[in-house]
Amino acid sequence: MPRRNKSFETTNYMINKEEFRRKVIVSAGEIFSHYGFKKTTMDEIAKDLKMGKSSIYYYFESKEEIFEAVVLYEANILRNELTTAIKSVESPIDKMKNYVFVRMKSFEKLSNYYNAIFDKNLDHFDFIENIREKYDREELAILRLILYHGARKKVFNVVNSEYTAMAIQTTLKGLEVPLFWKKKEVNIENRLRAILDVLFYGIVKK
Amino acid sequence: MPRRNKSFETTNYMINKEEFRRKVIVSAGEIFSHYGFKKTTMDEIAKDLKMGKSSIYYYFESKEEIFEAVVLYEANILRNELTTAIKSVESPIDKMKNYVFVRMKSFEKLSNYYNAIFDKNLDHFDFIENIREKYDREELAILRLILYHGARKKVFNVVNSEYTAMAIQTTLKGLEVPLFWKKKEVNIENRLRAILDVLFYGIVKK
DNA sequence: GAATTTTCGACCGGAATATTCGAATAGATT
DNA sequence: AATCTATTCGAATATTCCGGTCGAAAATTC
Repeated sequence: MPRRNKSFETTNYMINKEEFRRKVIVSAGEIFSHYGFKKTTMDEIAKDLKMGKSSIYYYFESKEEIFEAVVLYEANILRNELTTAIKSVESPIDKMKNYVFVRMKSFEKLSNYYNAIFDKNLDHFDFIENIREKYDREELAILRLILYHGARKKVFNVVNSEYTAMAIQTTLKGLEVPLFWKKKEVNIENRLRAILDVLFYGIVKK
Repeated sequence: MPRRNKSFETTNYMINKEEFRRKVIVSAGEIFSHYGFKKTTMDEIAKDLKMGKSSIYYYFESKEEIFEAVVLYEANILRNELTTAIKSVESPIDKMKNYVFVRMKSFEKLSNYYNAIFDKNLDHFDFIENIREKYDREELAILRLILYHGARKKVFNVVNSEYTAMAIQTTLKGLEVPLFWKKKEVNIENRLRAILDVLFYGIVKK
């Protein structure tokens, strides 16, 4: 029996297809994170999946599309981790602390996401610009929310939450730069603490 | 005045040449250790040295020769660290402990050496087989020496030092395998301790 | 057993990249 | 200064690599 309308039907094939796409994303993500986009070959990804590389093209159009999926995947992980991290505590100060720490700690684990955002060699990907903008906006919203709640609870003293949020975001990005260039150590911890201190000292109502 | 015999004269050039070779080895070693032999390009090495890549060929015949030099370099580091580690203590038990620990700890730092020995993709290098054999023999000699001294001091109870040394060496190699495949964690520490316990329990005179 | 989905090996063309070469420069020697 | 040697470099070459294609085989579903 021929299908009348493909888009309304779901076969077993399609289910497994999504499942397999996820597998590819995970495998590829690990390899990308180690070698970077350019130095990762389709053969390697295929080998990790125990397949011929041509099979992968049945699920993805190109290496680029795989990378895009990986970055999206990691971006979502980051978003989830951040939201749960700020939900897990009550006080605005802790929320802010958690947010900042989780964000910085994720840097190594989600290296594809951050590479996509920072690496100049990856500029030619259109989706990167989109993702960057989108997540910048989201981050700003979260920061503003934290600040807003802090202000409501009389813990923060914020005049303009939007600009304050932007300032914090800028600082966080500044922190990321050395992490991107020198993957190792750069004892971010201490700098983070210092920045948080400064941040709170200027923000917390006395 | 033309030189009569080159091999008897030393010019300033030659000194700097050796110096520069070392620089290349260090730079290349870092890049190799991150990306592996194949994925490291001459351009990258050259860039790290702030030179044109063709200049490197004035000091080394080929990328392969650089890699060989790197591996040799690291192998010597390992040898030195091991010998000083066993010299730094007196008791045979401590010597053995130090030897085993230092050897295992070096795995990450000297990844080129270990890659050369393990990586199947590097099989075609002739020098690897040589180096592997040579250092296996050296290691065996050291282990035998430790065992021998331990026996003299009535601390170890070894019937045949050669075979015992070989057994220990085999164990150590077995420990290396998971390190090679999964670069991270694999908490070797605990396994090491366990192995040392077993080793000493069977070896130490009661 | 027909239709559809999925896998795969062989192949292509262009890009990347190791290596060469000769010329230009810097440094040493007379 | 002039000459010779050592060193650097850019451009060219030759080769390998690698993303992607294609059609056919295998597996799965109907």
